[in-house]
Amino acid sequence: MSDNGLDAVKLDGAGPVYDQIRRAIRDLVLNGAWPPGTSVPPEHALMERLGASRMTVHRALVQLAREGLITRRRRSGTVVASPPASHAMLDILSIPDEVRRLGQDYSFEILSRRDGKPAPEVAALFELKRAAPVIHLVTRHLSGGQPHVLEERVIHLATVPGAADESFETVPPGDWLLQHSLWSQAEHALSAVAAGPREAELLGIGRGEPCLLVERRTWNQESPVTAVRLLYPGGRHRFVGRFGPYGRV
Amino acid sequence: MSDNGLDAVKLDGAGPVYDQIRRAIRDLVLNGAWPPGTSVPPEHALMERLGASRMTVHRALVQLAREGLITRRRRSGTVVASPPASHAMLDILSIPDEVRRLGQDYSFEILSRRDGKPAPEVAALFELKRAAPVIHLVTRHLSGGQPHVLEERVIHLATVPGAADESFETVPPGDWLLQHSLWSQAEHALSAVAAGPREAELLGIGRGEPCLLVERRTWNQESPVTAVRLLYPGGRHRFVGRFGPYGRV
DNA sequence: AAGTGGTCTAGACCACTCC
DNA sequence: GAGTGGTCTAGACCACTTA
Repeated sequence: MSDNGLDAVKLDGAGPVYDQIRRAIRDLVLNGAWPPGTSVPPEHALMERLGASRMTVHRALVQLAREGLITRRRRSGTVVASPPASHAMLDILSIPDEVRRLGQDYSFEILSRRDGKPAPEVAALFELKRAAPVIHLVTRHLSGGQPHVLEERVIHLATVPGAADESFETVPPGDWLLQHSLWSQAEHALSAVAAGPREAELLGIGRGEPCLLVERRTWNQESPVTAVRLLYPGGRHRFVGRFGPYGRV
Repeated sequence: MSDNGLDAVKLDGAGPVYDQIRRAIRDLVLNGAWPPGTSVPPEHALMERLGASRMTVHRALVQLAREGLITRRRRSGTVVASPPASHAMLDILSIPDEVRRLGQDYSFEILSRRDGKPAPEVAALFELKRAAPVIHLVTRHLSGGQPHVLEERVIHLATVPGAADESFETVPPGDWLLQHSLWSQAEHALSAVAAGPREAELLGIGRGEPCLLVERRTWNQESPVTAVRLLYPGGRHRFVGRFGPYGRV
């Protein structure tokens, strides 16, 4: 067989060999050519194809394993890992998971949806270039029947065209995106804001009460994927993280 | 010379050799035996003392460098690194640095100080066992003459006895602690709260306005060092972080 | 039993940088 | 020039796991 995946590994000659190997495989994983579950060729096969010693190949694979992109087991070999659903303080990307982790029943409802060029106020809120078509969604998530968080989101149709055909009636948009799109970078911002009249009503709190606002934008290789504003009623929510002086523990 | 530090490196025979070396040196750094700036013996010296090959020693040192505990340079060698003052979203531990990074003048004032067993309401706020003696401090930090953040802190005198003799008039307590104590673990919690009457007055905002509350507790090997509550006037502050699906980028 | 990764060695050459 | 770390090789043995 010539299309077992080995041929896809190509070095670029830039920098140390182990790093060329690491980047070559990393790129195959991140751009979707090797989806989760794909077998990575064994070390000896990479050795032969790339003309490197086993230690050099090994070093690249160990580093990728430490970064979480692949998992390795003796005898059964190396496979591309599934991206972790959550990995740090603010990184619970699935609100259903977040709610169920608290031991509550989860439900959600789409409050509004509008496809196409965003209205000026939406474009301003998410710092969009006005021309790009998006889906603009407002969703309310419930925990044990009570309002949990209010979500306002834009999905960039140029990056995720398949979203146009999805109703988001059974799977909330954040979870649908996790399953149907790739992302390579995210940015979070956290702030405290007062609930506006409509927000207060939807969250079942008083006007002006403090809320935690989580803003998240994600990209896949320079292309914007989605941007979301999550408004949590204050007091009821805390974001917690632990680490040491040199990094996470 | 026999006390050049080499003798302090002791393996425990548990697990791979490279990991024994890594842990041995890590422990010397974390427990203060090798403070920042200390020279780490060169690879060939560790090879000879430990009876390991250079690759094995190298592997341990590379990993420590990646973890940020040491810095390595050709010719000049390996030295113990200074703990980074900031390394992620919520980890700006020095408020003067935080303010100066925004291009503003910094100043601060101690609003109150009480040494000894904490009052019941303070013990409750910080979840303290009532018996342990602490310093209880309230501080206001100013940015360009305007209130920036309100700080309420307890310092555990059993862990940091030297704090009793410090007036905190020239160096704010957080910065003094960074210089005069060690910590190995921290916990952060973030929430949105409404400003109380006294807090609003001290921050120069209206009562009930949303504020971002950052609560941080730090320990050094199981011993509590300090606990602090930082109240930032909402809207004016955002905490931002960037990362990829597999971790920080 | 055999295939896979995990570790380790002994040696080599190179790159950087301080003296 | 010399000391340091950075990379790489060729080979070895071991540990684990599946067939």
